[in-house]
Amino acid sequence: MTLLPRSPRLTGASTTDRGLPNATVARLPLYLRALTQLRATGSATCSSDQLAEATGVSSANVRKDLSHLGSHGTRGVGYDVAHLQAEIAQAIGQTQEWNVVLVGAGHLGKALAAYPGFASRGSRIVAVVDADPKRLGEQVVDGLVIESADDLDEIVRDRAVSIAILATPTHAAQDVADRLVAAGVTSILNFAPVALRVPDGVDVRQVDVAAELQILAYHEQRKSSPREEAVSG
Amino acid sequence: MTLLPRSPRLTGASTTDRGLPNATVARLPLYLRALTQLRATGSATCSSDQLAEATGVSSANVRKDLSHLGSHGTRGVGYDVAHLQAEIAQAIGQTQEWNVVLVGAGHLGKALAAYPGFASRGSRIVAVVDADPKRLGEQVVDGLVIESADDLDEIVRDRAVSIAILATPTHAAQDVADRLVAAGVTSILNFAPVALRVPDGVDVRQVDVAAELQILAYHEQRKSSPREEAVSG
DNA sequence: TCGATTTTGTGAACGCCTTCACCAGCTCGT
DNA sequence: ACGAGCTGGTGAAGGCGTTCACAAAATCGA
Ligand SMILES: NC(=O)c1ccc[n+]([C@@H]2O[C@H](COP(=O)([O-])OP(=O)(O)OC[C@H]3O[C@@H](n4cnc5c(N)ncnc54)[C@H](O)[C@@H]3O)[C@@H](O)[C@H]2O)c1
Ligand SMILES: NC(=O)c1ccc[n+]([C@@H]2O[C@H](COP(=O)([O-])OP(=O)(O)OC[C@H]3O[C@@H](n4cnc5c(N)ncnc54)[C@H](O)[C@@H]3O)[C@@H](O)[C@H]2O)c1
Repeated sequence: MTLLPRSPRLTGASTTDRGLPNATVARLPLYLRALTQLRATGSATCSSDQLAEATGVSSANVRKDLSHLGSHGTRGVGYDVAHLQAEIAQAIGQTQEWNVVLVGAGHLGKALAAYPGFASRGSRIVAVVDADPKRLGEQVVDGLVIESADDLDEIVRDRAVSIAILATPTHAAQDVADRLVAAGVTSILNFAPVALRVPDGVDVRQVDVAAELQILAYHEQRKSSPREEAVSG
Repeated sequence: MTLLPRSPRLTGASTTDRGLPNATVARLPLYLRALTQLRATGSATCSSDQLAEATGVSSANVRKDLSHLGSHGTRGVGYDVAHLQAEIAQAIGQTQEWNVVLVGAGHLGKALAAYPGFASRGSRIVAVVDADPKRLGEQVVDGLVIESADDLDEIVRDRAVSIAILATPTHAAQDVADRLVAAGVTSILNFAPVALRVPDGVDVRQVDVAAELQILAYHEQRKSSPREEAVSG
């Protein structure tokens, strides 16, 4: 499989085969977001410093990232906001909309289905499926009604879905992933805290909220005990 | 500030000052999860290969990570599951429970409040606050009632909160972060798609779900066009 | 026209992290 | 008691990614 390194996690393989460096790809959405905001404020151009400010990335890093797309800035001036926005959009495939199927309409799934932030950033949830027969037909949001998990195959095929969001309970996640892959899905955003096994060519990105808190907790612990040296005996 | 590199994002500073390498810290929660499962199955010991299998990390990487905690394995046998679990728990501060305040009880906030995965992994949401006066007093889950955002100061102080989950609309995020920091919070898990500005010593981890999908979309695009070489002219 | 100023693009250096390769130490069968 | 077979620990090497530093290029005012 091709578990994309969302953290310093797994698969060192960067700079995938003639493509952009992975680290750069992960930041392009941030630049795009910043550019959209800048454009709304009426700015025609922006400097790497401004982008750095808006994204939290260092300005040197911004320039390096953008240079991978080709040289689109003007020395002494900066980048043309609209042009750069279009450039990045094309690079990360935001010129088309990506159809997404959401599996699992529980607490988290319903929140995700209601999230307008996907549509404004290139993804569209075209189906919500759940295994619970009692929930079939329930409307989760305008235009989206819960469908049967048995119809996954058909949904994926007929609606040109290539990306899935997995929000089922942990114990069902691997089975759902297998079925998604069988149906033709080649990218999965997984919220269930398990390492999915998927074949080569299928990308998985993992969001583990509890783990994020644990990482913060580690640093909190270190803040509390500034000097551990004289401990124990 | 100290934006922790959740991705290859920001601040190269790894191996923080005598501590564990950042990349290792990010994986310890995975090992802990795997060990808990292994223990439930009755396994007394496990090999680095088993942990690799369960977490998706390479076995060499597992051994390197665990070696940073000291040598706790036995050659020819593996690691003692219970012992290693305790060891990791101590390393990442899971011997105590961390009190967390959740800010913003909207779609996402309610899902997070209902999530049992925090409690089982060392964090406890001790308060849910929202700015909407109409929602005050509403019970989001057993034992948690929505409180006023005006009481943040008091809540953070009285309940020994050091970690916050930020789930407000984007436009309110920076203001909320400022108030959290002023109240004494030193770690923030931010779901709003903005780069927060916080002072030094405050850690921020960012979860940007839409960006995750955009990253997947980038790779999808590349899958569709295997050879871009003969394009355009 | 020229010089001061701004800001990009980029080679080089540096550091972190992963992987490799292999030795050391443990168990178990004989 | 010993050799075969596992399995962890760990130095070395290599790969990515970030930061540094500066030349190149554009604008602007005088
Ligand atoms: N709730 C959160 O805030 C949160 C946070 C982080 C991670 N997660 C993870 O996200 C996942 C979902 O969490 P949740 O709180 O929404 O759980 P939930 O129990 O509220 O919802 C799960 C939904 O999945 C459906 N489901 C079960 N098996 C299915 C199958 N085989 N196919 C399709 N649908 C199926 C159930 O009917 C249910 O509606 C879990 O793995 C959880 O660990 C949740
Ligand atoms: N819904 C999702 O699945 C999802 C996914 C990814 C990211 N996000 C992000 O998470 C955040 C919350 O999303 P949501 O869908 O829950 O939004 P929402 O509008 O449903 O909920 C936001 C809540 O925050 C409260 N709020 C507003 N200002 C506040 C303040 N100053 N202090 C305290 N509370 C305040 C509101 O009253 C509301 O209850 C947003 O930034 C969104 O971009 C949401």
